Amino acid sequence: MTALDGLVARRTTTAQQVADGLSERILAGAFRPGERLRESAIATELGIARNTVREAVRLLEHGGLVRFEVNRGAVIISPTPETVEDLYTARERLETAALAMPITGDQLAVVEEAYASLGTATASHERADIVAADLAFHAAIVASLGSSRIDAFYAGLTRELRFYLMALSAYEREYENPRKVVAEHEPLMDAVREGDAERAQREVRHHIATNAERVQRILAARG
Amino acid sequence: MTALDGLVARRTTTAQQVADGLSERILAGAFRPGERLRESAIATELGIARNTVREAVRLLEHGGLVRFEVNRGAVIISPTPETVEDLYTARERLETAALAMPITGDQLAVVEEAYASLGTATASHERADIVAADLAFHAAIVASLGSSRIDAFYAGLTRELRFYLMALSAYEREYENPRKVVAEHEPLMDAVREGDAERAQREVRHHIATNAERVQRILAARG
DNA sequence: ACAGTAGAACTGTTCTACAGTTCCGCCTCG
DNA sequence: CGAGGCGGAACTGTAGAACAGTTCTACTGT
Repeated sequence: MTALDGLVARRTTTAQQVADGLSERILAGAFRPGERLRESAIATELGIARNTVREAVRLLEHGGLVRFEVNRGAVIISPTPETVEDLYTARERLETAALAMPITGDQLAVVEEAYASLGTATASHERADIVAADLAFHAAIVASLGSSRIDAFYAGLTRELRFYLMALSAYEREYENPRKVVAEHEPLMDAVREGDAERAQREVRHHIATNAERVQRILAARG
Repeated sequence: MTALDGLVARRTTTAQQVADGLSERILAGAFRPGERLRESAIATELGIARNTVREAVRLLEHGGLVRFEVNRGAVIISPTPETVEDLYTARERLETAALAMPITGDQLAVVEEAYASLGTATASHERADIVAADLAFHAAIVASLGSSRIDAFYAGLTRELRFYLMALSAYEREYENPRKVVAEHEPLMDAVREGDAERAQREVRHHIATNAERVQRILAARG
């Protein structure tokens, strides 16, 4: 509230900014899975050196949206059955662990809020928002483990999965009926609310298994 | 075999090799926590371009042993009370999750093997080996979750913790009595063997809490 | 003991260059 | 018409030099 209000020293590098920008664009669907990120093209387009782009892309790799192949550079990740299975298995383990004990008040409030957001997101009929809210709800559950490291890890899984879901959603009829998305989460939310750990675990397992299968099906039917 | 025995196409970049080498050296204690990695020094010493070193260091960052500070470059990670607590909390959650159900035969065999290795490592009286075997035992437990993603994540935690433990072990009397290391793991191993999930969880919680406290104490008494 | 300062040491970034790979379209040979 | 095979274009991986802006260090004066 002083005269320095809103003043921030730009404590970030060009490479980092470029990485952030690219990350955003990738998640927004500007690149297709498997597509290559060409350094020189990006460099000239943004008016920066190729070196810097290369560093940015290396940072991107850290974010998980891109992987490096020797002599091919950065390639947008692309879902395979194995990857998807891995992703869902990890989620299942983490969420089950988070629901092993009844959730405490504070944490329950967080989960409730995420659940509410899922409701408003589905009402908007915006696929991107729905997917994000869906995953955020699950992240809220994982957050009840109380480990920032695990949260960060889960966030990484989430980013990756979100990208796949958005990329695959062209072939997807599911989110055309958004009300179903809320309905799918309802039994789980109920169990969590009631503090019935065992039921919550059953529900989350079932929910995740169902979704994993659906994604696998979509993937198999041409990704 | 054939005339091509042992021939391997060099499917890796210079930067990657440098990163691997540095990683190894860091874990071996060639750098102290908080120390800076100077690009030009490394470049001239290895006879490669600074660009390449910079990329290597960016890869290192991914491995978690180094973090970047603007205008200071790569800095070796250094334990703080918060970091250590985070690390142990994450471990506690994952290992507890892994022990929620009795471990199946195959997985038990893996854990048993790791436990045996811990025994031989302690016999060697090599601090580095003991620490590695200790952490590998716990990784074996986590592996029973059956998620390669979680394993990779846990491996990252492990690397970081291993570095801290080695760096702090100068002030540490614990590993001077290696027999105690095995003894500390025995109740847990017993519970796992007997398939008593609840007891195993109690044991692992206690074990981890004890170790967390010890490390915190050492850290507080000048790290 | 302490703040201030000049110069050395580094990082972040750009540009240019080039060898080695991969990509892509065309051509030839079945 | 399909499967290789070939050659040039397009890129990546790496090097090296340069420079502005930051951080570090050691000295200076108070």
